[in-house]
Amino acid sequence: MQARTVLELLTQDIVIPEVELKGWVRTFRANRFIALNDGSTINNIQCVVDFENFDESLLKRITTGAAISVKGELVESQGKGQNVEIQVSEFEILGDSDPETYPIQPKKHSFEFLRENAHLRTRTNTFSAVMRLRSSLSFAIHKYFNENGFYYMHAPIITGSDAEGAGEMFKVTSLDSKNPPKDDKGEIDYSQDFFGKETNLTVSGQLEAETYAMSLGKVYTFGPTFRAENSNTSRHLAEFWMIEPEVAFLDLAGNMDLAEDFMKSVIKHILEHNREDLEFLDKRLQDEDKRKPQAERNDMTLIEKLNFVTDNHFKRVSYTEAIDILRNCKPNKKKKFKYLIDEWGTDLQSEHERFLVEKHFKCPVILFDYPANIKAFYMRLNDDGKTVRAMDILFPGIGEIVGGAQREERLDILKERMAAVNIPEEELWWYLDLRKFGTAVHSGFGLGFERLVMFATGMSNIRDVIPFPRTPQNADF
RNA sequence: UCCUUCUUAGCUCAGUUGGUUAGAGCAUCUGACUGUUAAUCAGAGGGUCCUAGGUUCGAGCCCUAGAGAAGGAGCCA
Repeated sequence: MQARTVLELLTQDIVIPEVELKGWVRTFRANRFIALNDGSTINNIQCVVDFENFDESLLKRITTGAAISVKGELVESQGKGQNVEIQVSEFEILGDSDPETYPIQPKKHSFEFLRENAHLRTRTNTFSAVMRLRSSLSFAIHKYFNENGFYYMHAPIITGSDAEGAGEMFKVTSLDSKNPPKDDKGEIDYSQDFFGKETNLTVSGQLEAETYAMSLGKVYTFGPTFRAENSNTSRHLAEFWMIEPEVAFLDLAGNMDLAEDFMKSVIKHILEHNREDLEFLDKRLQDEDKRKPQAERNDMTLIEKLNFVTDNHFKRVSYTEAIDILRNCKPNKKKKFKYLIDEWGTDLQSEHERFLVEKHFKCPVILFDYPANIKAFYMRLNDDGKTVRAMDILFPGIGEIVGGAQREERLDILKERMAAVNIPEEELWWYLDLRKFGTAVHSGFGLGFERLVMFATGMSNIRDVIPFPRTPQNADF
């Protein structure tokens, strides 16, 4: 007899005379019914003990959170609410859980409280569902790229270049912080540091990925990235995971097609493979909505939102067109926007992005050809001299989820743009080499993995979609 | 970093105008019950009111400072 999982047993429709199962007790009702969960599925299996047959002191140890092993017969359930149950013939307490001190009680807990108990929070329905979805999305991403001829490239986590310009970086050093070596000018002498220079944790693997795209053709990174920004919001982490495909000989239009196909594919994957977890989260959100005033409720349920992405063509709109639409829209004319759209060249705020997606086009939107001065130096300058071939994908509810661009492949223009933002050429000599030797049109995009998990699970705080969130003033666990 | 709000039992929260012994629900414990669905019924225990000062005859409540949290903004992914 081999041990089974709850998932396997619940999908059985025949009686099995002898099964063994291990898991953690969720509840123990009426001294008879154990709701047992082993993480394999959102659902618990009901284990029925005839308490007359067991020692009372042993039954008392079946408490919420305890690890137990049960043996018995899988039978059709006599009660409603489940098809099958285990009629227990013997059980063993593997690990006790003191109910006086076990933090996860059979009751509703706030997400803030569970965040402080992040080591135990995946024993709840919501967090186990979220983390199974996170795993599934991660697999779907690798699957998509693998099936489409991409190579998985590992960008370095410690980086020697600080010119990526994507935000504050964490320093990496092995120098004695109390007594670092100083140079002639009295400044810290990093030539004596571990790497012989200043190093940081990466903020993006994109520039390194470009080097691999210019040899392997189609590559992607999927790894941790770090930002030392002091941003305290529900959408930012100091450590997060990013997906960055990069493709040689691909222009902006092809890049947009790739991003759309990719997003649809990974969301389709979870709709097909994680139905029960999604339905649980969907119901949770609907229950939450019922307690809110009408105006704050969601227009779409979670699963409707996911279908909305897979079923709709992503509308492509240039920045210039978007500005025209926004300038003439009702909320702008009636001054309902916090930031009014006045002239060409200003960056869009999340309220504008949400208006375009949710009110105007009513489908996912790809904005492209942004003003050069609000975008990064490596983006391909258009012939008009004032816009770059950048694109952002906007989703309902969360706004920007993907940001990408065709990269500047012309050496002279790239140098000009680096000079304009004061990036020394020596810093990125290897990046410039790509334009000296066999340069070619190429494109890519970046996707914050946790933002995708938020969208896919309907969770509203990014700290609740990563196992152990790192945020300012918090690096517990 | 800025703005707003919050910090009271294990958890979620009440706590009136500053006034006697700080309350409820859930959880826990004890007992009853035993085909329940986060079971039900009865009872019990459980408090450094975030911290440090201050005002006052008297502070959970008012004032000052600090710490932490949440939401929003900016930045972004």
